[in-house]
Amino acid sequence: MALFVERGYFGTSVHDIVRASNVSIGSIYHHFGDKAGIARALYAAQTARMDALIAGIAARHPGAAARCRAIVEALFRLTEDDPVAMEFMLHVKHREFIPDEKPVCSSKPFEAMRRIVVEGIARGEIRPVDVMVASTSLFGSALRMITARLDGVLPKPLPEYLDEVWEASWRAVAA
Amino acid sequence: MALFVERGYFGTSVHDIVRASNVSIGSIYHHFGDKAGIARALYAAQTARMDALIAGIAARHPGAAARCRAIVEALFRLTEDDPVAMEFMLHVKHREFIPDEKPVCSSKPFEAMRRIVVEGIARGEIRPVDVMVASTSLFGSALRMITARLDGVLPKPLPEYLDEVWEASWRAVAA
DNA sequence: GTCTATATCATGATAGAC
DNA sequence: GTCTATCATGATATAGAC
Repeated sequence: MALFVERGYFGTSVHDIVRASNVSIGSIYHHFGDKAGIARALYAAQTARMDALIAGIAARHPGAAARCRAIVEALFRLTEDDPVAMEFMLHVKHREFIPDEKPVCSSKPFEAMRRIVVEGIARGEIRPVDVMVASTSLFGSALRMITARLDGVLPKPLPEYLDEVWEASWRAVAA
Repeated sequence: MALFVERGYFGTSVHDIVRASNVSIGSIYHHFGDKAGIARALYAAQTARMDALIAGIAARHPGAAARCRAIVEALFRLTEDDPVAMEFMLHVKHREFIPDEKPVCSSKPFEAMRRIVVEGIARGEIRPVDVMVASTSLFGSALRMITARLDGVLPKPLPEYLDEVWEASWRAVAA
């Protein structure tokens, strides 16, 4: 995953992975079938992890505001704790190894986030605007902050910006 | 540019470019030196174009609110008119062909956007929050909407979402 | 299941005629 | 400046011993 993040999918050779993992190329092909299989396995594991994260938050918090804030907080922490995983999810183009596409923002965790927004609108917590507009307004700032942090242009760790980011994001959509 | 966007920098071979452009490989190397030179030339032209766009808007509009709204509108129109150029700017990793990095969000057009935000804070138009937080709050939603549109998951053209997106974004930071 | 050795082909880049 | 032909390398993937 680190190699794919650092150098891209096509920029990483299977021999690079052999060197980095101390596993022979024969074993790798035995287990993953082809190069794309390696990336697919990583992607599946990562979306499952994110999905569990979101589902757990939805179960523990009532209401859209608390849930969305907890999601932003979790994403901020995850970025600091495992930046490679975060970058793999957000910035590696998985069209390169999953030919039948379907973009990240249509993956299960992102769908779960939108469901929370839909419920928030239905309950009158969130202003009745287009679901995508509400979702990007709630999470767009946080995702951009994450990108900035991964690019090394944010001086402080993300959690220190959490209160300001969340207050602004919530103002954008609060009913 | 279309090839780099479609298949990535490493996923595009110089021979692919030869086929798509009907120019010989000799001429290409004569003009651009190496493969990275082709991508660098595209990137330079594109940042210059974006920079001129932002500068023109800053010159024509007074105040942060009018300027930022005009920027979002211009980005939405540009995405519809030239999606390849927009995707090249936003989603192609130029670390792959510019080794000494410096991320997109540190490029001239993005810096110009942040300057507008700083002035807006100074004039009391925008709440006094961290500059990055204010910038991502103002433009993060729009950029996410652009990404969604480029990914083919938005049913309507971006300009139809402009009013809703802008109202939410401005609420987030308005003093 | 893991390994080494190898086959096959595409890639970035160059040479040199015109 | 443009072109064709070619090189050297490194890529994905396989074969087959253990």
